[in-house]
Amino acid sequence: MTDAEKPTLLVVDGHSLAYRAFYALPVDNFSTKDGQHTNGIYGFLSMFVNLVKAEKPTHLAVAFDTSRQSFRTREYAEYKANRSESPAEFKGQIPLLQECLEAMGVPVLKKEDFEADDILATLATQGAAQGFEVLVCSGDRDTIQLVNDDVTLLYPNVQGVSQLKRYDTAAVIEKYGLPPEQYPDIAALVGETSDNLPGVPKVGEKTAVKWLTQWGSLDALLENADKVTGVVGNNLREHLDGVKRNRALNRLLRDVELPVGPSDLEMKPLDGQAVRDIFARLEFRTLLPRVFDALGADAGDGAEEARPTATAPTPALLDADALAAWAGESTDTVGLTLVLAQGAPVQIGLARADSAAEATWSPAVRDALAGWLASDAPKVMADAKPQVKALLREGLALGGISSDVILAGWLVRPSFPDKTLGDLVQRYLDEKLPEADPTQLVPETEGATPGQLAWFIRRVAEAQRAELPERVAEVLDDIEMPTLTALADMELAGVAVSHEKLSGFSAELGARADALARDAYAAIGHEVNLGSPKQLQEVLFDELQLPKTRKTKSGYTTDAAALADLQESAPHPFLDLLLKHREATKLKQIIDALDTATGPDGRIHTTYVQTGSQTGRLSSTDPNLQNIPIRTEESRRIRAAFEVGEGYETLLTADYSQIEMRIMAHLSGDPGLIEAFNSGEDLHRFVGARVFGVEPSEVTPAMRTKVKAMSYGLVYGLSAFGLSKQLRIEQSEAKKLMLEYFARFGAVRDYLRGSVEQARQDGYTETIFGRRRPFPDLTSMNRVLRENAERAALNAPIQGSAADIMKVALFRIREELASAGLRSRVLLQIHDELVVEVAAGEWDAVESIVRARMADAAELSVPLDVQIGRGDDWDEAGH
DNA sequence: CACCAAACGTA
DNA sequence: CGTACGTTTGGTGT
Repeated sequence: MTDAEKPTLLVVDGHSLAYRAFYALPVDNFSTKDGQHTNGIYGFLSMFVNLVKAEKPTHLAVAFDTSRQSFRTREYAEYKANRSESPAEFKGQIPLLQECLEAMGVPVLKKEDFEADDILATLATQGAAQGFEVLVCSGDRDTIQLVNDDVTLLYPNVQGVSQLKRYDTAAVIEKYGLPPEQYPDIAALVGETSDNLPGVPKVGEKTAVKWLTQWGSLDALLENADKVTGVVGNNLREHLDGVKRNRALNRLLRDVELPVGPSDLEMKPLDGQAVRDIFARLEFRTLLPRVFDALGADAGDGAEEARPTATAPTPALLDADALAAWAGESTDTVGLTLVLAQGAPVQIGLARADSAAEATWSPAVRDALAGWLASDAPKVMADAKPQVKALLREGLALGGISSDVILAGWLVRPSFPDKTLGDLVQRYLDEKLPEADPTQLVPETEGATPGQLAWFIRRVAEAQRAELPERVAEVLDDIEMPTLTALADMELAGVAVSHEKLSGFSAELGARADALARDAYAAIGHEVNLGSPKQLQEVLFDELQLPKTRKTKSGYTTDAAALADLQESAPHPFLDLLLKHREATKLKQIIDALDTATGPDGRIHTTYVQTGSQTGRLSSTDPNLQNIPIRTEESRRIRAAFEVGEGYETLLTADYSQIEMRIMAHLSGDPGLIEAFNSGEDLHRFVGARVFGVEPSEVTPAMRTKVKAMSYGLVYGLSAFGLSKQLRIEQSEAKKLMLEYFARFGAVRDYLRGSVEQARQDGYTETIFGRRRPFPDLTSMNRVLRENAERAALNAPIQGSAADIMKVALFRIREELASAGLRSRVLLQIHDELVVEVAAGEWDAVESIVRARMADAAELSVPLDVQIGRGDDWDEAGH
């Protein structure tokens, strides 16, 4: 076998190289937004990718230590005892790095009681014996002993991990003057401070090499130790045992029992989706194409890992009647897709298991298909809401939508919503949806036709169903699908706004902001962009020399809370003007956005993103109508611009009071909390009375504030630290408050603890209705990551159950309004509130429907209390 | 032009 | 060191 034909085995010490990267790269540049440090992972992978690309190994593996403990520490307790515990920020990165490698198809090896280098030694030895050319990459000098004609060491030089030095036999001899197998002898004599292995005093590399050359071997040297002259000779004789111990410990084991051998380590294809997922979590972007490149796959479309795409049937291009007949004779579920342009249908595609049909949209098609579309005949779609709306605009109802594959995909994985059909085809079918390249005028590849899209949708839906846990399927069928239709109605309806009110208020705020800006400039003697935190920092902390505030990534915060604090500790007229200016410009910005978003019909049509949260809540965009200000008197003038529309009589608002605390009472079964809700007493007064041991009538406003913060904080996983900050009280007092609270409402604490523990075991949380949210980080070694996951896991069932309940109420109200023949309609959903536009003469009927359906949307052990308000505008109707 | 951080609005 | 969101702005990097 010639060298050129030899397979190449690359074995890497993951631990030591990641550790070097950890210290070589600045943490600041390598952290995710939720605080996970990634510098070690990034640095390692970057080096690793370069290495693989340059060396093109045919076989490879990365080895890790399992812990600090190994057989060496058992034999010699002092071994590496001087090493400080590696920082938690580093340790937490190791499991994530291993996850990356596994996604990349790289075998990760570790073995209890052995160090990574022993694994390298074993594989290198086996590899060399089996005819491999072996490359060992490690940051530990002891691996020099592995070098021989078949084994080359790649060792990072001092700069970090960007440069690797190649040590073959010749290079080792050149550097140390002795062959590689004698390196451990040198090390034994010199000692290794980093491993806490003291050597012979005054003996350095030079002396060690001289002796070993002179005597030929360490054994010979030790036998003749009495013949060594001088002070160093005495030292050697006094440290014979230490040298022998060092030599024993620095010998790498070449016969560790491993589950795999070199030939099992053949390069495997990477799992493109898994790599994309984990890199997305770690917020690596530039690394992705490099990984795909080095490991021989294409990052762009993941085509390489896709199985050959099954051939879609060639759809029949039918006329209106033929298409209606085709649809009507379908007995099983039909895939359906409408291709839209500017919100109107232009093409329609239908598909069954082995055939597909399509048509260009036309009034004839519309009329011919109206009956089938409205019927209960089961249909599966992808991102149905815009299509439902398009049909509604055409005057068509759409019934029988049994699944929306995008929604179903989100229910399974709410954290990584697969946003397109293409994503789902990849994920569930492991195929590639044919897509035309939009950048090419004449695309090389043809996109799927509507009928073929429908065929893929149908197949994805089938695969999805098979994987959907029963309760999650119920959430899809019984909550999300009915909600989808309700949302389509609400978006189409929109909400009327008064342009006059908005523009008047905007002008007023604009003038005020200008005046405030002028005064602010006067207060500091020059102009500055008040909207630029960077420039503000210069003014506040350099020019005015005000005390530093809380740190941010790029300096010190200038947020409202910090400015208010500054105003107390170091008053300056500029601060107050800045705060007022912020407030005025913020309100103006919101108002102007609303004004711009108003359609020609004088109404704002938001878009509800049904897959917009990880908990089950909706989100609202373009514009977001779920964060319209309410807290200040002035901001309520914005709500006053949301009015009842023409042809309607009044607005009704309905909101759940304290729904999350009620869910907490239900889930925990806490008798005290349940009694609180059944007593009719004000919740916080009741809780305050229990916690402080007084009569409800004796609960002071301060006491009420405290227990209110505590109650709400519980839902979010609040700590004593957070509570003390929120209430501006001592941490000890906050701790005491929590203890008192839990002494009275112990089941709440038990529930919260238990639910996180359950989630840790299951890997996910569950709402009352069975909606799941996965939490892989609950078992993370990384504390920041784990504790973040714990708080989110605490909150998810509560927030999610509330979202479920509101969705149920929403679509039932819509259904009942319709079946009662009422014109009134739901316009907005703001998590625990609905806004309804009520037609003349329908108030009483509507109010009772809304009240009843919200109250009985779920059967809890406490009542669901609903507050109703009425008015000509949203402010008036609110309360 | 694309992306990020900071700030701030809601439940 | 309290959950869940979306939008705007300024600033920076491609």
